Amino acid sequence: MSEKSEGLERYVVPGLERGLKLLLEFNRHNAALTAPELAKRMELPRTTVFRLLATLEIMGFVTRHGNEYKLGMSVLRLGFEYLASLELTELGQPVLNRLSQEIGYSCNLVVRDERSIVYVAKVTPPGILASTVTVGTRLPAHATVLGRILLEDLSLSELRELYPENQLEGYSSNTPQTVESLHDMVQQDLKRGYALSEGFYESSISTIAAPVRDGTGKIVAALGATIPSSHIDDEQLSPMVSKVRTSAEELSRLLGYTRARGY
Amino acid sequence: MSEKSEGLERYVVPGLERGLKLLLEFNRHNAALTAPELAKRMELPRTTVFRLLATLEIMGFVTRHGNEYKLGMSVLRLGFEYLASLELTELGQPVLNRLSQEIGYSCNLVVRDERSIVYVAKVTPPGILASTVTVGTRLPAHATVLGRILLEDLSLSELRELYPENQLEGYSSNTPQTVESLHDMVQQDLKRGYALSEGFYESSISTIAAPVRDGTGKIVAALGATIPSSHIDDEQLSPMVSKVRTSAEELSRLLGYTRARGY
DNA sequence: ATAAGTTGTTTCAAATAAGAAACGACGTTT
DNA sequence: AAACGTCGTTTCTTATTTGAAACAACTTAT
Repeated sequence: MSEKSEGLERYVVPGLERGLKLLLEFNRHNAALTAPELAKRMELPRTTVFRLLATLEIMGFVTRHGNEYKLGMSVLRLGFEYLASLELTELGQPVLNRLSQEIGYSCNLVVRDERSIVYVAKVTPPGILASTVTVGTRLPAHATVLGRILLEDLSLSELRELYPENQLEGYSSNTPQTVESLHDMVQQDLKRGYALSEGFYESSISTIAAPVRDGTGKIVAALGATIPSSHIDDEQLSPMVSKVRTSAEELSRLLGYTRARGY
Repeated sequence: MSEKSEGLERYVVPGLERGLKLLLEFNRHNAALTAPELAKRMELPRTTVFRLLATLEIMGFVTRHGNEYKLGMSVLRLGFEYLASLELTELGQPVLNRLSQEIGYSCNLVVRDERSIVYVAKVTPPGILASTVTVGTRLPAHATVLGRILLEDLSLSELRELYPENQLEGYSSNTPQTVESLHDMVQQDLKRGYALSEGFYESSISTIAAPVRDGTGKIVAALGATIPSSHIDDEQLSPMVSKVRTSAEELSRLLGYTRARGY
């Protein structure tokens, strides 16, 4: 992904790159920003920011309230057309629905974007208190069970490339401290065929997750069930794990994956 | 909105404008596009499209598969940060949850973007078969009950500006044919304080909708309940209408609206 | 098989956008 | 009240980006 882009940098359109970076400055905690604030953050001349904002305002990607700017409605167009065009979400939704109904817990489908996992589909059965996670939510891949599933395809050196730092950011006592221990965990999950955690990212939530593969055999998503308790009874666990795995395999088949028979 | 932008056009950054328009070329039915295809659609030199795509690819807004381009995961960042930063969705979610639980049907919150309504929040109670509408879905404002609510603030001349054509696009036999008849319907809804339809956009679905106002008194959203049948019993209707209206008023109050007392 | 048409990429001169400087308005500080 | 700083906007020249032209690889048509 980074090698492919090499050489292309000679062709970047600065106006576009800056405009998009400007849009990305907005987030939950910076819902409204002023022009000078943006100029400082981006280390760009005021004039340039002024012009970028003018362009974005005309196109509806930002709206102006006094001298504050907020994200505009047009940004929604992009994200949702993306999701709608993902066959993964289309095919995954019914699978999630059925799984959720069978086990009675929330089920999610997540993909990986660099070091983050991104929720692309989610089903919450009635009665279950909806978690704060919604479609589009991002969480750190190395600190979540779903993320570990999505890292199974990476070799240790690829993993090192993705996490060049020595010490991984910790989120709980279970978070792996180093790339090596992360790799070990991931490889164990891979052998087992699923991942299980009791209070890995959030201590009061347990997750069962399994990989979803496409026609090329590559892991393209992780399918997971979220159980709102810190421990799962052994009696319940085993059938739930097999249901999650079956659902993930079913979705993989829908995506053209024909499971390896060579063992 | 269009007057405010006047004069700003002198400051547009072409690279940014074109890049964003390129991203908007992608949609449900054009999930994958090639460079020459994009050049033809946008009437731009091949070279320029090549450079825009290079920029977008490096930034993760498009991904390349062979010589086809698809939307990349980065576009999700924008849309969801937008939703997350909207106080409307934050405040609206619990209101929708309660309303949905009370009446037992799906409830939605929609905003208007020019001639479209956009779903920004949605709650489906368990057991109800989830409709195809999801957050981010767009429907034509003039042909939906929720849309009519969102047009209540517009005068006839503003409505004409938004719909310059003589004949409005029809979606069912109930769709207003002209701007005048649309205005009439909208004004009636306004007087009534809510809008009701049985099979307006989709014939097997009925909708009850009411306006949500912010601190300035402007209509910023429409709150609606979706009933999956073509007709609603009169006995059920009246309490349901008042519950929807109450919820919309509650959300309006949360947004700082103090209802007019002057009559 | 050959020619004509596509397409991805590169180069380079000419048109254009970017940023420094400046203006006017506003707010703050001394 | 005066001086200073900040901000939104405008102007203008320089530096940059753009798009025509060209190249190479490839596909399609004859």
